Amino acid sequence: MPRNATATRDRLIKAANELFYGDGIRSVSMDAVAAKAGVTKRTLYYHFDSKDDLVAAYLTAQDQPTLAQFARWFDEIDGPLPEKVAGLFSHVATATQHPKWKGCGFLRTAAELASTPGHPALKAGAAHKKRFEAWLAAEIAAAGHNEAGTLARQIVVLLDGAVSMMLVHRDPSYIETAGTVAANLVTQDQTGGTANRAI
Amino acid sequence: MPRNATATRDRLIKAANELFYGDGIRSVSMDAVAAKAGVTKRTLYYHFDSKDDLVAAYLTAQDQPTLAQFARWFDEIDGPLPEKVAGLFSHVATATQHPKWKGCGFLRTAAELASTPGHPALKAGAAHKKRFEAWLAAEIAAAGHNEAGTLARQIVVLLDGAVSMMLVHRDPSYIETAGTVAANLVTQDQTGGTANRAI
DNA sequence: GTCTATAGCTTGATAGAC
DNA sequence: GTCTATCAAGCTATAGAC
Repeated sequence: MPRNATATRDRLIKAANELFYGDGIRSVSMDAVAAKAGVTKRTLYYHFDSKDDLVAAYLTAQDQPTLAQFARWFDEIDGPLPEKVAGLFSHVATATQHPKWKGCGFLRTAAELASTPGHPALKAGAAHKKRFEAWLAAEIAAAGHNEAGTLARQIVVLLDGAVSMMLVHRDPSYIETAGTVAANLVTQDQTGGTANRAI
Repeated sequence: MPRNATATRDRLIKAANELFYGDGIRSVSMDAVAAKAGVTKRTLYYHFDSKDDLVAAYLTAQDQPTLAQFARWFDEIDGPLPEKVAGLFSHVATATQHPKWKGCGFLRTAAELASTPGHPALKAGAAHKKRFEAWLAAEIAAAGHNEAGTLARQIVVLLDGAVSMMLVHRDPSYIETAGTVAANLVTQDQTGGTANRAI
């Protein structure tokens, strides 16, 4: 049993992640999170002021690992930009096959907490989605496209739509459909699509 | 106070709709639904076996009105198919400006109940989304396109993605972006885009 | 920092009268 | 079909000891 505050906090966030992502926010009790982390509820409330605070910490902790995962997928794929974009959707399609997959945690939290506009977890989720869009725009710009911002926005709409439809129908063909459209948008963008990023 | 069973049941579903859509499923109690409908909880449990049963009835009741609303919007718009599709997104963008708008009730329910796979409300939501896609495919086919099924699927992904991003960022420009992409997909589909639906 | 114990309230669902 | 009354369990959060 670690007596280190940071280690305990990390275990609490890890437990919160597994439970909140797995079962949803409101259906998971603070008792359950504390029990999963192996501490009492009093310790949980020592590290987090409230459940809302814990939910925000859980989503914030998912931000960087999620971005890193997408960046890894993107780097893995060889070939021109349209293929890299299509490959991103293929990787997502594969990930959704995992038995524990239950949609995008950021989108699901936005859906469940839609009635509490100022909630800190909603701000964390929106910030993550903006960071993802900005990362994608930077990758597209680096590949020599002038309309990188527009393309990135179109692609995130397709990606989040595909993930939403996958959650509803459990049919990965929606993701393939979206990936094809996204790749075509990149191909059709002729403002700089054929330019070389080198001097 | 109506003593008619159907009228009471309708009032209960109306109350459930306002509360479940407004605040989410798990944060609304059966007490709250009964109180909003002006009956006691015992009466609510006379009409519905359980909360899950009520949630499914709420979503099922939204199916036809939602489809009818989209069909009305679609009919209102004059012009060729790409303009009708773009206009559909514009109507959605306007609807999301309403202060009570809190995303797509079907998607939000799918998100909140993602941990209970066989839930009857999830089946009702998936059936609604399938019906919407089928309606759109039929409209596209009626306009003379051969790839109506593919186009409809691409458009629903864009529409649900746009609505999801609107819920996260509260920025209607995502819907306009998606509408432009959708209209371009219809325009680019040359398999029958210029054919006349008449003999 | 972590514990035991509990306050104070709300929940989904039911018993039984009329 | 609708009522009053209530159960047993769950909830978020806190008091106070060590």
